[in-house]
Amino acid sequence: MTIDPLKDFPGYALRRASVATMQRLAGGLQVLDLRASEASILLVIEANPGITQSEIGRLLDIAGANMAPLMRRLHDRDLVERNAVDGRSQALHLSPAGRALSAKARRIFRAHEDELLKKIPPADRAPFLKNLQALYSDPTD
Amino acid sequence: MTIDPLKDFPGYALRRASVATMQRLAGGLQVLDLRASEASILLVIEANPGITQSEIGRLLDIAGANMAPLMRRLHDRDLVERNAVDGRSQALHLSPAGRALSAKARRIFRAHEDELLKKIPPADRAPFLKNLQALYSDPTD
DNA sequence: TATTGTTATACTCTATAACTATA
DNA sequence: TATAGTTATAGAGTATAACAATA
Repeated sequence: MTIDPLKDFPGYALRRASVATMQRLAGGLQVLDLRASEASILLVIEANPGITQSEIGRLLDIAGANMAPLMRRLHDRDLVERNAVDGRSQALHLSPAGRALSAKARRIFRAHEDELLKKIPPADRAPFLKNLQALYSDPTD
Repeated sequence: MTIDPLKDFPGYALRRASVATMQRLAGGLQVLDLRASEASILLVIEANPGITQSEIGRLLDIAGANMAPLMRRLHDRDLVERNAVDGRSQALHLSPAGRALSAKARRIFRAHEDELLKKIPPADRAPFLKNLQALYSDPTD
């Protein structure tokens, strides 16, 4: 039998779980022609009308250089409207089409999270989430 | 204040935690000029002398097409020896240099996992690992 | 000086298709 | 027919450097 020397490493399990989970989410979002990052941005704009691109980047930990092509794609599809607030920042809002698509994306997110939670015993769910959050929000990570 | 509509999604927390953790591991392995995938392969070969490339791929969930360049790099650096067992499979073993590097990589893995575990309350650690494993080994994921 | 937004570029991981050779 | 290994290629996320315009 093959020995897996990584099996009991939580970091390894974390990565495997993340990849498997993201693949499932990407598959669900495919019918909307949205990537997970794009769908996330739509939800963030909907929850924060008038937010700027750089604020989204800080919230989702996406570098400015990588936000630009993502936002351009959403703008080119007329999902997001940009209104200049000063010479360099733009207030972002969802267009009607963006709101419709965001609602569909949110349903896919919800179904996806429900699927995921089915595999975690109810008593473990709250600490599981809290521990994951600690792993990425702790600055000493 | 900015609202984060994704904050309580475990799938989102899983991804953020995985990315943050992998970046830290990659930084640690940099001094060995190893990527996380390459270091993992070294540990697997060490634990399973004579294993084949396709068996490693199945264990780590790396597609054959992606194993080829990884193995070539390890072989080019004289870390891994390949001995034909039949016309298409090769038994893999670590070279002395490969064993030395693998030992160093394992110490970096260990230190990295210890850092990670520091952020998880001791009582949560076993279920945390088990739940992560369930997320990627469950075929219905 | 610092920030916003952009372009260009490169690396890594993942994925598919197509192929050779062997079992 | 199925498997092992390879090549080529493409999509996606992440990273740095450099830049223009603005605060």
